[in-house]
Amino acid sequence: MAKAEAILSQHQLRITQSRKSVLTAFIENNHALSQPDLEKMLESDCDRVTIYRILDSFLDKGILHRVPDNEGKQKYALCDACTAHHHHDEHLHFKCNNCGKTECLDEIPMPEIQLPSGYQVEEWNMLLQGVCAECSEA
Amino acid sequence: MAKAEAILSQHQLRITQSRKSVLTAFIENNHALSQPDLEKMLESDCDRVTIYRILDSFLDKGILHRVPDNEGKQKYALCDACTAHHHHDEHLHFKCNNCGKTECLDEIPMPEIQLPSGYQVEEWNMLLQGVCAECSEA
DNA sequence: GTTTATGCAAATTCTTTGCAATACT
DNA sequence: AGTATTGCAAAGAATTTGCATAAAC
Repeated sequence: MAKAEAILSQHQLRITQSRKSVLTAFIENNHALSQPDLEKMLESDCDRVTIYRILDSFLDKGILHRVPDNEGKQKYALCDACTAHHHHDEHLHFKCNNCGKTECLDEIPMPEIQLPSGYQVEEWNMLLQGVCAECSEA
Repeated sequence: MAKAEAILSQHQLRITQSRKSVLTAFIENNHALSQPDLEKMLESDCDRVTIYRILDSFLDKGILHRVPDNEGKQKYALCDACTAHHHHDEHLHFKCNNCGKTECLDEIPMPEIQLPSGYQVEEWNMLLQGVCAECSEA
């Protein structure tokens, strides 16, 4: 919780109970979360609409980044190296087809890719799908 | 339209007006489409629900594949090399932050990636974002 | 005390399901 | 004729907006 408060004040955001709850949920889970996920986790802790607004403000400040998904789910994950002005989203996302969780594999370097001329790339996101380490053990 | 009929019969799907319209929309647009996109394009041509069901059956048969998106939009695109049993989704998707269109860059090879042990990868999708060739000209 | 964030109500959009009517082979 | 597909109605999620209240600084 202390970490959550630190992140909030670091980004000039007022420290509220709702924001701390949402941020703590991301800190304690190492996978991407959607608004519906958070709504279930936080239950009566804070209002449905508040969660949407908090997610927006966290995106704005660069605390979170959007995670690509192929099923139309809007997911978010903690940005370690992001700032408000530039998102360093150059990392891999692994989505498990068994448990449904998407995790960020920050430690794996993004491969080099040669695009046709005319394309200006601002963000790279890689979405791998299969069975995650946890699920393939069980 | 002839091409649409060929694809349908090739996949043992009955040739109906609705399916031809949906498939033609994909053939004529070289970018990923969502159900709401199609609903606007086809207007009174066919029912909202029918589009959902057609998209499902096309996914089933491997005519379409799901395209990753980071804004919670469920998008689909034509599969060139896909079959009903195996999706060859190993290609790049480029989403333009200006016009919002996502196109498949089939010709660019997917880079090799080394994952930690325990991860079994079944599908690879790369989502690049920036400004597309068309938008950077204008 | 001022500003910003929250909660509630309500509206809008996206998606799914059931069933009777219709179109395809 | 027989089966698969469609349209309509209706329900259920997900998301957005407006405004008064409450909390943070």
